[in-house]
Amino acid sequence: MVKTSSSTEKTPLKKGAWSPEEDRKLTAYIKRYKIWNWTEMSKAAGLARTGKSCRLRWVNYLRPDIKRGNFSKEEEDTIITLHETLGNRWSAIAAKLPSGRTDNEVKNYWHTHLKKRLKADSTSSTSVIPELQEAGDEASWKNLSESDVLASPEPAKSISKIDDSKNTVVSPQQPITSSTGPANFEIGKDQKIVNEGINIDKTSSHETFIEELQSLWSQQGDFFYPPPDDQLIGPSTNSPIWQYDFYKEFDDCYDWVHYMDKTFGNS
DNA sequence: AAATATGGCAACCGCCCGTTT
DNA sequence: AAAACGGGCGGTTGCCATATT
Repeated sequence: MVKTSSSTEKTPLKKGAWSPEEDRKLTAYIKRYKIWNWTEMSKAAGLARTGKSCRLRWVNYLRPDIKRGNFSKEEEDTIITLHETLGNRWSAIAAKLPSGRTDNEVKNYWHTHLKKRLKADSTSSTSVIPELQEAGDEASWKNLSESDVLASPEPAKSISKIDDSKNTVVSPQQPITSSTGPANFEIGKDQKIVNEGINIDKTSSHETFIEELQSLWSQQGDFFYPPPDDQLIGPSTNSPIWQYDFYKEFDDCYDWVHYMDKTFGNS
């Protein structure tokens, strides 16, 4: 059972089936800190897994918005139709399904059911009775106790800092740079966060800082909040900037506030 | 009842691509 | 410019449950 000892020497990375404890750790970590870097998250959450393994587990199984249960006749037909035009592009097919299936599930379902159905197409007029479709792990996401979430370890200090040399804030949740943050967001050498002519003094009081930051990040002109997927969309790129639900209520952002407290010395 | 075959699916692997250093 | 890195994708494997012999 010797594994590669190429670069890192620490605990050997685990493979294979996920234990309930690992699931709980990953879910709790993501619930508290969101997704920012799979490799670092894995370490920070205390998981002896590769980032890829964590991502796979989350995307295909733990995510609260995935759907499980039997495929409906409509879903089957849609998959077959899409497969005619898209081929084995399972992620593209899954994305076009309204039901929230993962590409892995679509792929598995194709190989185990639909290939056969296509073969026996002429004779088969059997319809699959749609079962009640339940969200994948939504229950365990919602029911995760506060203590479980809070038990998720604190982020490493090394990733909770301002990197002045690179002009970025590196938060426990997600690196924020001039490209990922609001337009023209940057940390100036003059100890200010600058955005569209609005300066926030890093040395201002805690309350003032938070208020200004909140005001800055809620400007409708800079970006907006589309309801569908809880993501903050930039006006120019039309691509997600960061997850909206982390910022929509500062009550939820005690980690961020705590980080700001430590960073700016307002406690 | 035990042994073997088959099916279903979670998870891994290799490759690729875009971004960063 | 190129190496390194992170993440996404599709093919495939391997484990476990069920069916069949």
